[in-house]
Amino acid sequence: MISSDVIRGYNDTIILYLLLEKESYGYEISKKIKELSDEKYVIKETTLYSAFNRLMKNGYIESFHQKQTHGKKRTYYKITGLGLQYYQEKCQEWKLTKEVINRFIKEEFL
Amino acid sequence: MISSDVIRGYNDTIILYLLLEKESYGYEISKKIKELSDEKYVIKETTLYSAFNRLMKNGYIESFHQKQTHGKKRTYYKITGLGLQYYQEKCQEWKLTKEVINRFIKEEFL
DNA sequence: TGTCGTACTTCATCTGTCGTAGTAATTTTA
DNA sequence: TAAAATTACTACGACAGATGAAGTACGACA
Repeated sequence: MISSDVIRGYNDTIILYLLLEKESYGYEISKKIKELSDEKYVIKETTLYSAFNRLMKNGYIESFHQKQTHGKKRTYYKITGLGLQYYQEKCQEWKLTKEVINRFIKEEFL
Repeated sequence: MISSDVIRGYNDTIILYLLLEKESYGYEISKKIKELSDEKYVIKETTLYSAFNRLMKNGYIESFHQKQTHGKKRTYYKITGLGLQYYQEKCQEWKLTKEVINRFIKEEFL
C-alpha cells in the first residue's frame, strides 16, 4: 500500500485530474481513484471531502447541483481555469520531485 | 521548488540513503541533500533533527560521538539493520507510488 | 571586535490525513 | 416486505510531520 504521507501533496492533483476528464462528485471520484490505481490507492472519505473544501476555498473547483430523477442528492464539482493552472504546475513539480527522490533510491532494491 | 508535502514521506528515506553510504551528522547530511538534489531540495534544520529523533526512536539509526580536535561537538549517526530493511521497503514503495501517481499526471504538461 | 559558518536544541503552530460517528436516501437480496 | 448493503455525504477530534522563530555555543577570519 501507499503511505498517506507520500500521497499527501498529491490528493488535490489526483482529484483535479479526474475533474479535468469530466465533472463529477465525491463518491464517483473515490471509485475512479480506486479503479485507476488498481486498488493500490483508496482515498478515505474524510480526506476526499476535506480536499474538496480546500480546492473550493482556493478557487480551483466549483460546485453545482443537478436535478436527479433517482438516487440521493449529489454535489457536483468542476475544475476552474485557476484549477487547471494549478494542476499544470503540479505536473511540472511532480516531474522534478520524481527526479530528486530517485537520486536517493537504490535501484538494486526495486 | 519541491513542496514539503510530497517529500514528507521520504525525508527519512533520504537520510537513510546517505547514512548507508557512510555514517554522518546533521550538518553534513543537510549539505549532501542540497548538493545531490542540485539545490532543488534543501531540508530545514528542524525537519532534519526531528527526523533523526524519529529514526532513533524506531531503531533505524544509532548515534555515537567521535573525539574531535576542533569544531563544535557533533552527534554522528549510523544506520542499523532494521534501518536498512526499512529503507529497502521504502524503495519498493516508492516504485509503486511513482506508478500510481503517474496515472493522474498528464504527460503533455510535463 | 564583529560577523560568518558550523552544529545543534527547544517550542509552538499549522496543515492534511484519518478514525469515529452519525444521517439519510435508495437499491439489492433474502 | 423487511433487512442489509450501497450511495452520498457531514461533523468532530486527534495526530504526525514540517516549519518558523528563537536561542545557544564554538571556531575562523578580517
